[in-house]
Amino acid sequence: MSSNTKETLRKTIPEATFPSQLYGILFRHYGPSGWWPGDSPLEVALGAVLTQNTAWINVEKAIDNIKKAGMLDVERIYRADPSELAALIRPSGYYNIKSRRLKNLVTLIMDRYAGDLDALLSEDLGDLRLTLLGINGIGKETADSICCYAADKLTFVVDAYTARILERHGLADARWVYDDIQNMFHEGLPPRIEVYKDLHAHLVFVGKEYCRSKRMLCNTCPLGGWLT
DNA sequence: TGCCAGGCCGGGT
DNA sequence: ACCCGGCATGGC
Repeated sequence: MSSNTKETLRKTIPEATFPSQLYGILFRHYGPSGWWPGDSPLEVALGAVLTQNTAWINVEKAIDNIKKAGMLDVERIYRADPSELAALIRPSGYYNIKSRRLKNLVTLIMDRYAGDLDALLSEDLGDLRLTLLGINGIGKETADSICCYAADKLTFVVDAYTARILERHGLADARWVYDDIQNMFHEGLPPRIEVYKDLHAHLVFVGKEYCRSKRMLCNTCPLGGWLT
């Protein structure tokens, strides 16, 4: 990617509007995403932690184990022995540290919301996000995933794929950090939860298929046209 | 076989 | 303010 191409893009695609153009292209290509995969807010929240740097296929196995053990419940996870929980989530990797992280989350729900996840999720976005970020093991992406997909709050989830795709297509600088990218989407997207949910999901689809770290197949990528 | 996955933390410069 | 090592299984 030459700097010349970047300059051309910056002139032709105003930064305040290209997130919505991006959304238009991807929605026409993929349609409604149906994300987040999961049947309940609790499942979404647990999945958000379990999928940290981990393929979703492995997270499914872990969640399945939790369900089969009858442990898909805030208080049961809270009461569970850490090593017992770790054994259930073993397929999702980092199982010891993730066992602690899940327990940190449910402990907050038990201690401050009497075990009522919905009470936590019905807080205002700002409060909810800060509360989640205060939990050891929950960073910005995990917190935003829970806010957006479990609580239906208007906050855009930025992940490694998002940053990589934007950079590869000359739409963001490699030096941009999480907040820079998130601000760009918050300023450029229509404030509708379905838009936020679908666009993040679609960027993950694109990332998985066309933008893995070592190679990029832009000839068939739905965003290919943006490069030429 | 080796690389990668929908990060995050803690310690060090 | 960055940079890095550690955490770990399963798929391609």
